[in-house]
Amino acid sequence: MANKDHTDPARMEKIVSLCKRRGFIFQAGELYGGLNGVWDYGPLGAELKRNLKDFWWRKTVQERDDVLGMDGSILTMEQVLVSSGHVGGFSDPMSECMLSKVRLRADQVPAQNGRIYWYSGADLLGRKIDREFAVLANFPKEGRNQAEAKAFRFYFDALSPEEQEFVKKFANDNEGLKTLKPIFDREEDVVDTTRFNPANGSLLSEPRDFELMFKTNMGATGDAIAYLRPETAQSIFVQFKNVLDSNRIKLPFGIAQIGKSFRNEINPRNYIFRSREFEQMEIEYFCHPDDGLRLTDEWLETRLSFYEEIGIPREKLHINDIPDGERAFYSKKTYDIEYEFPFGVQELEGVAYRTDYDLGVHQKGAGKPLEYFDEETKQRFLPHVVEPSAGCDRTILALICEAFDEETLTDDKGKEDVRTVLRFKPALAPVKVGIFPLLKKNEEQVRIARGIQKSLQKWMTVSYDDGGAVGRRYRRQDEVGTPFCVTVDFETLGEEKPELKGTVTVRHRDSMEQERMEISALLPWLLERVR
RNA sequence: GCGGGCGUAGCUCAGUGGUAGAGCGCCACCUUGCCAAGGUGGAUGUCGUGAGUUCGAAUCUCAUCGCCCGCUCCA
Repeated sequence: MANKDHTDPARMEKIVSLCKRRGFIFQAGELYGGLNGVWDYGPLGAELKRNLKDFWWRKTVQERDDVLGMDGSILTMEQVLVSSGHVGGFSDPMSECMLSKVRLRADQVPAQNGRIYWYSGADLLGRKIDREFAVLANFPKEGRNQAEAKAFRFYFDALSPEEQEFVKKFANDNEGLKTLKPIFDREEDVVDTTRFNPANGSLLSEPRDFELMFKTNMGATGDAIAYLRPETAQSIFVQFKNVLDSNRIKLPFGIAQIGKSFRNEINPRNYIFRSREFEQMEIEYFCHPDDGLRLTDEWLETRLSFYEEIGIPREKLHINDIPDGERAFYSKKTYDIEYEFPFGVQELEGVAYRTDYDLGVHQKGAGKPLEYFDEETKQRFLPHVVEPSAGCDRTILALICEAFDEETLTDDKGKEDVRTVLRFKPALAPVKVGIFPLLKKNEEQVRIARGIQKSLQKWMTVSYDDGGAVGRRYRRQDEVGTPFCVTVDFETLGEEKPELKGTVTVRHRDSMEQERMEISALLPWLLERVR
């Protein structure tokens, strides 16, 4: 049952389990204990992902006149990311408040004056807790008591739950005993210190750099540094001029790219939803400044229809119109497209109007003009850009979550049975058709089934299975979302009803219904349904 | 990164200091004329990893890795 807040952890657990059991998704390096925030796609996951990327490419590049594809490098020059603002701007040293655990940007802590009370540790009934702590008080006369109370809290928080219970018991007994005593070390007056949290006077931890990009070395000596790209977008901006010059294309037009990006996320969470290595499907759509806002709305609609086409219904999507003040400073309009995952409503894609920020910074950074000259209006200007940027792995997860279904069936005897089925759209399904001989001991059935496998394999992913009863094989295919199964049976051989010779049973995943079909009609029938 | 919870077979889990288990799944054979049938047999684990305590550790201690939840972060 889903909670009010749209979360359903039990459902999510079943999905994760199925994904591993049937080979959709594995944790990277699992054999060695696992690598945090990195995932591998198994055989079926790889098929599903390829289908999604192919479908996106077809809809975005192949079926449009105004979008061209490219495939940029992952290794990225430092200068590119300096211009874009990724280097420098987004690796601020952070300090953490030792009392409240709040994290502050070290360079934004205001300078303060006052008296510092240093504690070298604490005494828990003779046992020494050896951790330094300090409190800054702005009123030296009263400061020591306040400081001591805060120090007490700091050391209390550091205790194990059992020790905390123990200390609490004594405190409540009102015996005047302090079982936990901060050990006062020294006091000093300071001017302009930035090592203390202005909110509570607590000592801050040493500033730490939070490196949000992956850096690597290049060249024989390794002196040159490069970064793994944090987004696919930058290579598009950097190659904008080359694409424009090498293709006879006019504004407005877009450049699309699918590829890996890397962010050293502080805290990867929610299965493959937020990972450190992930794949993006991005479009940078360049246009005249006057058209930016209108095109942003148009792209939002285009993208929403895309999700509908791949099987994510509109009512499960939420559009978040990011208000003024919460958008990136360069963006004039941003929509987040969010999906109701079992762990909450989370972003699938952002459609952002980025103005001319990106081309602007690269034009300045590289010192080369990136302006566009419009022959008709004789205008020269820096194009604006609308960026629909989708997370490929997130969409995969949404597809699986949306497809996952547990259907309760009741047989003739009234016995209940749960059928697990992934209701993928056929175009996305990792396997399009399962092919079975009714009985694997029947050589003729096996021969024909193998022949069907061979003829269909050129066109689509198929799965041949002769293990166990046919009903079990149907259910195995249901569980990985195969939309159709073909069974070669005794009618195929024309044993009792000669008029059925050369026909097979086609079984539908969603309805479990069956129909008979000529073997020769299979390929066109399937091709019509699996694209 | 912080706090809490957890880690035993492919999956779900039982096992609180004394010979590692169950259900499901998987493999083989038999059986099987259309929706997880049945029978027989079988494989699978350094009990996340590494140290320590102990005569003896899945079990106790420490460290480490990973997962989940809450903060935090998310260009």
